[in-house]
Amino acid sequence: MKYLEKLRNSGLRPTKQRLQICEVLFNTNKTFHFTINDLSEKIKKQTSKKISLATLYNTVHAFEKKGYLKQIPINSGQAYFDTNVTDHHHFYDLKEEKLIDLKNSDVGPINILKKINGKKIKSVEVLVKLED
Amino acid sequence: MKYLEKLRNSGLRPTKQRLQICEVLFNTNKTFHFTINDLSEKIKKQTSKKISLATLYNTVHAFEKKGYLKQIPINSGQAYFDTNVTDHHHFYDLKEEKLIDLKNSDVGPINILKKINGKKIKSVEVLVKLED
DNA sequence: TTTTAGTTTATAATGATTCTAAAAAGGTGT
DNA sequence: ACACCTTTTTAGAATCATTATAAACTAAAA
Repeated sequence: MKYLEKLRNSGLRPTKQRLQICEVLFNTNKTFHFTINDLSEKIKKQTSKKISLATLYNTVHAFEKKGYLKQIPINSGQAYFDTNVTDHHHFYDLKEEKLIDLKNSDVGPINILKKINGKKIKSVEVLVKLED
Repeated sequence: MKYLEKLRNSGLRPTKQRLQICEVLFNTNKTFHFTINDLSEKIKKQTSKKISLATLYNTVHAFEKKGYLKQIPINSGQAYFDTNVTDHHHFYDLKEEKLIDLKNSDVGPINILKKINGKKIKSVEVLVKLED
């Protein structure tokens, strides 16, 4: 069990459900974007068991807090998550309603010149909206 | 009525409600960020009349489509709008849950090197998350 | 003023997310 | 294996933002 230790080390009990979710999210060489509903469907297909929505919400938020997932800032009715937690950006295709990764090197260095007193920068995210 | 013509020229009938909303949104030299609920409260205070939520949603979306408002890409349970429709960016203070404008010149030029076939760039928006 | 199409409204419906409280399961010590 | 305690899961209810509905209203045109 390759995720068992990862979970334990994070202080998260390696439950059946969490291990299954890890398989679906991380046992692939491609990263991807998903909503909670997408994840629910994916799990229904890939494994034959069902995991309750409440658990999916709990787990995704727990993984996000641990840095295993990132939420993507976008205006959509639902929350989008990314299994790619490296520093990068996104295209958003308005017509297809689809997100596309943008490597940091495809954007170039971004230098924030303004400083806010007593606050430090946690992240800098670029969203590039696309139209036809 | 300074907004009457603006609305007419946009193909929007200058109704009592829309004119009131214009007053609250645009009759100030400061731009600001708001949610539909914020706007509802502001209207209740500034004018003594109430406008139904449905109308606020309709009107804000109509104004957005006409380019009089912009929606800000952020992960929050509710939609945030900006009366500043010029090209600019945002800080998001995670603790205070508050948005702060970032002038384009405070970020410097952003050059998107990757191109997507058949799509053109509609907007480039930067969100800088702040923590203590 | 009559007509027409666009607008407002209360309310219902929807959809995503969070809450709740009870049952189940993981981990530890015996 | 067993008992104990704590965390986790779960179905279902509750909440919150947003959209849909359909009837009443109103601006503008004929």
